[in-house]
Amino acid sequence: MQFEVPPSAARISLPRAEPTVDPLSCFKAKARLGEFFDGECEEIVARLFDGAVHVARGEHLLREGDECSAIFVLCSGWAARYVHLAEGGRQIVELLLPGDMFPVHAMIASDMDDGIMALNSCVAATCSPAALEAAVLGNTNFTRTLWWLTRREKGILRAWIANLGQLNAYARVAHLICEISARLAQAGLVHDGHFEVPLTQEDLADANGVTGVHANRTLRQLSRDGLLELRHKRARIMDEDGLQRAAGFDGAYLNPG
Amino acid sequence: MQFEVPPSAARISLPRAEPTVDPLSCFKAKARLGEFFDGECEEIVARLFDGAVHVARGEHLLREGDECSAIFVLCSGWAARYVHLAEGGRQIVELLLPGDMFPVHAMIASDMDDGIMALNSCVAATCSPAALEAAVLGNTNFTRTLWWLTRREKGILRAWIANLGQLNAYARVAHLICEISARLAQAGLVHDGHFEVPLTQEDLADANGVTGVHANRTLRQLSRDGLLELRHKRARIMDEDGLQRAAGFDGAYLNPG
DNA sequence: CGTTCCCTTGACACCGATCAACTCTGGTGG
DNA sequence: CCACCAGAGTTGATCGGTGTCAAGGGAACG
Repeated sequence: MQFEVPPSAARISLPRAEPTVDPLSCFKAKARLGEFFDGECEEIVARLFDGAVHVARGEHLLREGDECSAIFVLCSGWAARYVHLAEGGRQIVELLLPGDMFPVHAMIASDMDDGIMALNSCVAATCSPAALEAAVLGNTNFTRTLWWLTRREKGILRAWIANLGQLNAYARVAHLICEISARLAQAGLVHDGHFEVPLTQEDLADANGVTGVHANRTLRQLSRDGLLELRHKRARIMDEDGLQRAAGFDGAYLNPG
Repeated sequence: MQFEVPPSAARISLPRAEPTVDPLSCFKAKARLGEFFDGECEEIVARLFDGAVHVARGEHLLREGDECSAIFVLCSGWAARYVHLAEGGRQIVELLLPGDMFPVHAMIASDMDDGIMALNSCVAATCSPAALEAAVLGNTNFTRTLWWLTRREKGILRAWIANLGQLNAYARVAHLICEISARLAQAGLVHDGHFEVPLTQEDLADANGVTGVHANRTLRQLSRDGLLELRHKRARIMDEDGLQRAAGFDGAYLNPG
């Protein structure tokens, strides 16, 4: 598998203490949390994802309505699945972090109902939908792994619904940061309590259903309260307990049993 | 398959013009919208779901934390997957209508991360997780059908996120009614533009992330605007075009290609 | 060194929460 | 059949959280 990682992307998103060699290592780290991802599955994934793409911030990996001809695994960088509303609002409905595979359902149906856009410079491994389906149908534990990952994703979607419906802006932002931190940790991307957050405040706002202005005020308040520092695209959680309490965060949904 | 449908549930939720004989007919109607649900799949489902339960309004089908020992298909009645927040709020994260199968992921992992409660008198067919998994692994088109249904569910979850994040209460309520109407139509439960909505205004509020009081005001406004009548647990859409416009509704996500 | 995003802050308006009645409906028991 | 009662629906008054508009400052990049 020939695989160019542009130096800029590697610098931004890969852990710096011990640079990752295997571009799929984040995916494997997450998949291993389920109990079905064995050595055979690792080989399958490594064999399947033999392509690679590089996408700059603001560019689409997939556009709404696209015939979707590839399935991706993010190796570095972040992306967002979003929908545009008639009145001009944008809602981020899913945050895609290193190690995430999408859109898995292209296996059986290729239309994209919403777009996926790079939030910073991304590198993604690719495979064809048909190849993935064949692999799934051919290996029971790989099937179970994908079901497990799907279940996890649905848990994340439901948690977002609960947040948007019940929490105020302060708690919503806090909750999203808690989730990001936990997910990055599962992918092995948190070091010394610091991690990269390549989101603009506008991105953060669009994920939480608030305006950019209010996202800013909320972040300042979180900082004044000694819970969280988020500057220059790097985050540091000052008081993990306090932040989780403010958010009502319980990470169980990120590692379902 | 011996199968008692209590008369009360049948009266409330089954179409009255032509009472449904097959308790799984709603499920089959939905599953056939995907392109993989063939005659063999129908037989598999009929064979698998050989149990039945009856649950009264307010009772749980599954409790948060339950070891989940059965998978359900709602034959009549509605249920809701919800989460309780620390401060006492309740958010409905998924509305389960006749024909819906849940929790599919009990196939591979049996812990429930949130509860499922009957919204009115429900009848559900049941099968064991192990039996469902065996059937999935044994039939390719059945596998694809479940993936298709899962994709549809994720589309519904994402649409809820977009609504909660970007729309005001008026549009949110309108959107949920549009979605309910479309889903019931797919299950064959809309007759002459009328359909049963066994939700209290409080239920509707908890699904839309507003208070009961405000859900009431919104419904009155929708009625004054000539878009929707919702009284005595029955809904009638007066102006479908107007309602969809107010909601920014596009039903494509309910029948993904 | 200039341009372009992005971040930051203030003033004001409005949507929806909250609190507090009151009414209507359906079900239960006398 | 009627009386009662609990739950659900309805409405008004007030308050707070967020949106909106506007302006200026700072950081990144060519």
